[in-house]
Amino acid sequence: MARIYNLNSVGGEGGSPAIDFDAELNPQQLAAVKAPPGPALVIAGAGSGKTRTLTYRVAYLLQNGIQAQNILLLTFTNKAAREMIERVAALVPVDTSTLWSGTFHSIGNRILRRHADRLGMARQFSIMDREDQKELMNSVVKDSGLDVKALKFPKAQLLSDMFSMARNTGVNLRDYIADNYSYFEQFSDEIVKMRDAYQDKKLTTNCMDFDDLLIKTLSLLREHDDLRDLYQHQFEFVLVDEYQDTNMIQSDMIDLLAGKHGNLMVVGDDAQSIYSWRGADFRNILNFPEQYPGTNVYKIETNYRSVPEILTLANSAIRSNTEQFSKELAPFRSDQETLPALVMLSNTNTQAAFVVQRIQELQEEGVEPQEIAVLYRAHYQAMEVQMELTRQGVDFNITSGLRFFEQAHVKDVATFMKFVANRADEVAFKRMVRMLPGIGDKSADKLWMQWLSCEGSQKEKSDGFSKYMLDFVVPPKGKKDWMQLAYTLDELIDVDGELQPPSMMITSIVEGMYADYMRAQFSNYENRKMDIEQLDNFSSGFENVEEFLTQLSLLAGTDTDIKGGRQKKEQDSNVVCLSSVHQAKGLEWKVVFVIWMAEGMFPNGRVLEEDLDDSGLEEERRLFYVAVTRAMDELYLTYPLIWQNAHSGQVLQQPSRFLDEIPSEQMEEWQVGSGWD
DNA sequence: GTTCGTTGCCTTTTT
DNA sequence: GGCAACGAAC
Repeated sequence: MARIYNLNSVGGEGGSPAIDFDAELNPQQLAAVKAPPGPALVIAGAGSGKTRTLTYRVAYLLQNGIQAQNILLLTFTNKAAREMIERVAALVPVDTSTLWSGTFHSIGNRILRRHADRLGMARQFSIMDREDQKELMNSVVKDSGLDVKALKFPKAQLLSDMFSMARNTGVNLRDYIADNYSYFEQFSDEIVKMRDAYQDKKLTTNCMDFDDLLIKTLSLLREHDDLRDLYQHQFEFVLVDEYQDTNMIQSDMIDLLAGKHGNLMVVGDDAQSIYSWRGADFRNILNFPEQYPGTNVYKIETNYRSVPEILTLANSAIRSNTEQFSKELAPFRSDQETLPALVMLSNTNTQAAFVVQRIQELQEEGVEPQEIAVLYRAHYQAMEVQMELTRQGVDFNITSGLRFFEQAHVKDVATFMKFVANRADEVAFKRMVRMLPGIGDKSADKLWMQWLSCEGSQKEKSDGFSKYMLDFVVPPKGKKDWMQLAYTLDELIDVDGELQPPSMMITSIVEGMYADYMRAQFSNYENRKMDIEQLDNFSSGFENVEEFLTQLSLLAGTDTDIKGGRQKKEQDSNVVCLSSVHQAKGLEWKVVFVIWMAEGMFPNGRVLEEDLDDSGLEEERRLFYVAVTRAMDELYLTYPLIWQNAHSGQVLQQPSRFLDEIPSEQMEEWQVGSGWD
């Protein structure tokens, strides 16, 4: 170990005020915060101050003379990283901006952009989201000439999911197909060919998908000794949040980055592992002590969040799971008079009516709106509650399935910028030209071919677009708009061929083309226009387009991330929250409603169908555990008896098996009278 | 030959 | 509300 690390001298030097760790942390947290160098595993139950522990750990390191740039803090969302750093900055008077923190993907991106030359890639690679990936995959399948319809060949989305899962778990693609998609095994050869073609196409179009950001970082560091030394030397302390949700690639990345100093602290809760469907393996956390001999294990089993009644229920909820560190959370708070409520409603509308009426009553009792959340397994289950809230005039904030950036109009505007920044971006080009009238799939293909065969498409070119594009053969109906497009693109670069700053680009795009398109295309033109203005605001913080586009793709992307003007943020934070359980991870509210507690909904029916070893069921159970442990004071579990389904009519619902697993004396059954109908 | 609106079917979770 | 398949219109 290169650095002298003094465990006992805390702060005080150079006039910086000391943090009184002993007063601000409980003994369990304190032990973890003051952990000696070397590997450390912090098993922290729900509501036990995981974030607090990590935050103080970073502050502690900084106070002990560790330089900010020598600390790497890995999280699963940008929001988590940001909030932690803000709190650290409030604790220690040290410049925290040089600290390396963020999601695995953003750290990977940062390293890759620095050394893109080593990969033989242009630095301006585009980052593809799920939709872009699917588009690219579609064009790969089409190029292959395979008669996919006749063969019943897997669809583009499924192909990308298969490739991603195989990569993230380190499994050979053929084996993966055999094990999980035996009915596609006959296509193994074609699927492998498709995978290779997809990889090639990403190279020629200068694009990376999310997985590439991790995998290419890993191979970059594995293949280049000097770079590996550089980062391994730099990161004296590596801290990882939500370690139970890491997959193989991510844990490899951690192992490599912490490889020299070995000062690796991982924090997590095996009972809250809910991402196995994207390759996360909670055995990473179970096996950590074996993988790192000499690991100090810290268990934080006191729950500071919830009242004992809720905690008792949570402990019951998770008890049926077999694979976990045994741990029983002990409450810190004292008993209340009330039990969590179990509420059966006659149908989905009465369920919504109940939730909303109860929310209104709570507000009358003095509960602030932002202290209330409605959680559900899948986004579509929020629909009735959403409508009822609107009817009753209750403001709410919803973490929708679509993030801000994924909304069509926001992506449309960004597409112009993507193409100008990366002239090889086929997906961006085609999306862009398809906005023009009379141009569909076929014409977009032809135009792309023309673009490829003209000089303007060469990567290093930086001259205007119209000088090439005006000569293209274009369907008559789109002729006028095509010219307009060419001139608009010209405006996105200056006389020297340099890219304009993002904000100027957005103005040119909207004024040149997109405002007209939006007006013709969307009924809610005004709303969308405002979104674009928000995008413009957000972009003004960036000087170069590449940085701006990267942030857009990598942002966790809840509305507040981008619509982050101060006013908007305050407004948003003062309303009821609707969220999927996944997106609620790490958050807490005084009052939580978990709706749709019906068999087939939660646990999800599709998971159960293909669940041979109960691992799927166990993950659903952990998800339920995450849901109930979000609540501090009051918890409502509701389910509708009848689901009015648009297609199959009225479907009778069974209460979720998770409800059966909770002893009845731990809940109070509410009888909701006919007044609700 | 291509675009584009209509109809019918089904709805997991996300960096 | 999204996606694929179908068929009318250009």
